Amino acid sequence: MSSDLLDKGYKPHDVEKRWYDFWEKDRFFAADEESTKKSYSIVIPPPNVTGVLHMGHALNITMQDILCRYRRLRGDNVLWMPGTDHAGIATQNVVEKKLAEKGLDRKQLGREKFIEAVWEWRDTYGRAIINQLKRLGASCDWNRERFTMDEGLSKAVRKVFVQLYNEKLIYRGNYIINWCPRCQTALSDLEVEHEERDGHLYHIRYPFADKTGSLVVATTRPETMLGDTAVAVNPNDERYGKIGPGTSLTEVILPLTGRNIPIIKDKYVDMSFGTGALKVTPAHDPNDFEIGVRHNLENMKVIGDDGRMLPAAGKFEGLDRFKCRDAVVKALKKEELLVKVEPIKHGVGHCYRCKTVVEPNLSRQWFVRTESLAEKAISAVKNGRTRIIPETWEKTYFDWMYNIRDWCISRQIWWGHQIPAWTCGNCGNIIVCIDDPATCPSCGGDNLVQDSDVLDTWFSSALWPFSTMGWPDETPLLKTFYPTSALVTGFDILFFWVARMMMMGIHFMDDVPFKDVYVHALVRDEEGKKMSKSKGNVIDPLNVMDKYGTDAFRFTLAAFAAQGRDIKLSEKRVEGYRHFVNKLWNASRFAFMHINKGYKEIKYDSLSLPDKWILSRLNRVVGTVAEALDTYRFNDAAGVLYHFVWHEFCDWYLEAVKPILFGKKGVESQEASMSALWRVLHDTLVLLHPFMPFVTEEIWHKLPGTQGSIMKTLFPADAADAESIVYDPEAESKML
RNA sequence: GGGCGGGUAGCUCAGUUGGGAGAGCAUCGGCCUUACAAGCCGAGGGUCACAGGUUCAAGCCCUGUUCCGCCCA
Repeated sequence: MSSDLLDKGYKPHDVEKRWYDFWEKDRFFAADEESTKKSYSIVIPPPNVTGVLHMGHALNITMQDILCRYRRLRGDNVLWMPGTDHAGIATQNVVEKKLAEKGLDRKQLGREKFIEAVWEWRDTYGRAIINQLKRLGASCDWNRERFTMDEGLSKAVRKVFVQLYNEKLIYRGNYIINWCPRCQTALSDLEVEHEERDGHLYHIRYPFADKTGSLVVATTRPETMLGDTAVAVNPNDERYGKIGPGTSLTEVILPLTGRNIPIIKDKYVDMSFGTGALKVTPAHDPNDFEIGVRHNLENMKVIGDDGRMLPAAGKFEGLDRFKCRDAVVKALKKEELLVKVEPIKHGVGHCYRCKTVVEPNLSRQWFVRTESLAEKAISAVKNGRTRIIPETWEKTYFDWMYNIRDWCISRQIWWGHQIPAWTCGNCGNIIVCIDDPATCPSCGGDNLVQDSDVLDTWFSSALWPFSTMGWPDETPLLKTFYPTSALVTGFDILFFWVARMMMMGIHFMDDVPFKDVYVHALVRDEEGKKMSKSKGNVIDPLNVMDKYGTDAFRFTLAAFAAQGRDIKLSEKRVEGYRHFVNKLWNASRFAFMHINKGYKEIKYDSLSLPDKWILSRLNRVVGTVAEALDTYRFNDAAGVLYHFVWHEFCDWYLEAVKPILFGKKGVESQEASMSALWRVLHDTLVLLHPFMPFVTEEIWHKLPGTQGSIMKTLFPADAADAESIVYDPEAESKML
């Protein structure tokens, strides 16, 4: 009898590396697109190529890996499709920064060279995140790895764009969009983060054109007044009954400009806010833009794309928008037209990539008409073709879908899918087609210029579930694995990504992209805030894995992944679960002292009470774990296993059968207990494998009587001798 | 302003058909018992935010109050 099969303590690092290489080399993660077995598929939420692994990824990947490994043990043909997202603005910013270090900017390089530089960067640094996913144990089918800028995915993007354009679901037009003056691009509504800020509400006097009086408007952005083209009051506002259209006074004088602008009446104006008079700047405010459309107002842009004032701003031309704000205020004061300034807290929009204050700006952009797409995406969830779990997220999904606005998809950057639209230099015809056209179909001219904009990154990720599987070709992969079984994602991209995949999937595949959406929590810091580098509250998953081992880390994440609640993680919690990994290891060492002969069939009648009890408990644990994983209750599954292994198997069972195993109750019961011990340890390893893939594989290989990888075995409930794990309520009650 | 989630042991948090108040870490006491001191045995510690209500019974259901966080406008 010896325990030299296992070292005295579990040392994760070499074990993890060794088994991961083994799995990958022997292609244990590979999906079979021709298999007739039940298929199970997940597409990875593609991490951003600029990213480094953070807690969000760790949780997300761990859950998907648990599901995939679990489904393989249940005999399914599993595809876990991996890949990365080109992250247009983020990546472009990173590469631009690199260039800036060398004193270069992208315009000096030119578009072509710049894109080359980005590809180069991607090939050098963009793979870091993939290797980090592997460290987590992610069992993705790496041979199928995709990138949103790949040739195949780019083809899908073009096909989708062209079809939507032909269906009039994509259009181009002049609208107010969110503009980031630093990134120099349009942003979608979702890409703007609103933050509460201390600001000022400036009350400004606008004299009547006939100089018989004045009215007062209030604004937080006084610089925009230079672009005012009207003043609006509510038609029901008695204070303003004697002015406006149809009266003798229809105009006010716009201060600092000397322009006369009309007084209009619109129900949008909130009579209770400020003085009830609203300055209208159609070119720089979305609501004002709508008013402008209704009243046929002129759109006067005064703020340029670089955040500096345009010539239309008169003497303020060239000033930065915030400097201009000060200058305008000063000038108004001087003319005694500034009535008062009061402090106010208000939401200010920031670019989600660089945190610059965005400027609503009138601009010619491409849009997706979302209404009809959203309708279908709503009904798919209403009728249960796609389930959102936990259910509370359905409401959020519906709310957003019902209030959806058209999606601005053009970005004025270079890194991304260039829009497949060309303008004919001769006749002005717009050509939208999949393959680059040589000549204009209208006039035959060959002076064609492609739109310089690229598409929103989320446009390509919206196609991810089918573009990664080879669409628009009708591939065996699509046939076998679409729609996918589950999508596992954080709620922070429910709108950005999930909602848009739903719209695109249903429209182009005529079927939902996934049957289940499991929305998990965010990993936050102690104050419940997102972890972020700038806040300095980040726990680095790589550090945690170095320190405690991947299995302990994964188990911790699973154990705390309760539905509907964010995880506030601290290292100490991981430490506790490292002890658990070690406990399993040591229990195995002990077991190996007694079961070095390998598997023996269980003779139930010869078993002792503790044997019957632990087998009965195992029987119930198998069922509980399966049910928990089938319903995405990772923490329940982990909790049950933890309690079973530590407090039932180790503390009670092993202690109880020690005398028997040491032969004090005769050979027959000794051998019977050995067979039970083997069975329980064996099945426990399998149950734990989805959570702790490395240590279970390591012990598995040392367990006498096993063959091959633990990945290739079956879940206890599906095993050929599953009936030997007998549920025995009598034994359970006697043990109490 | 609208919506959502949360306030449970010193700390971080579980607790899904309403009937036992729990885990990890921390604390205290006893153990080097031949798998494990990263361990074992045992202990302390909570009017489950507050106030009402439904019920034989409420951490769990209902109403209100309050504090915190998140999302949207």
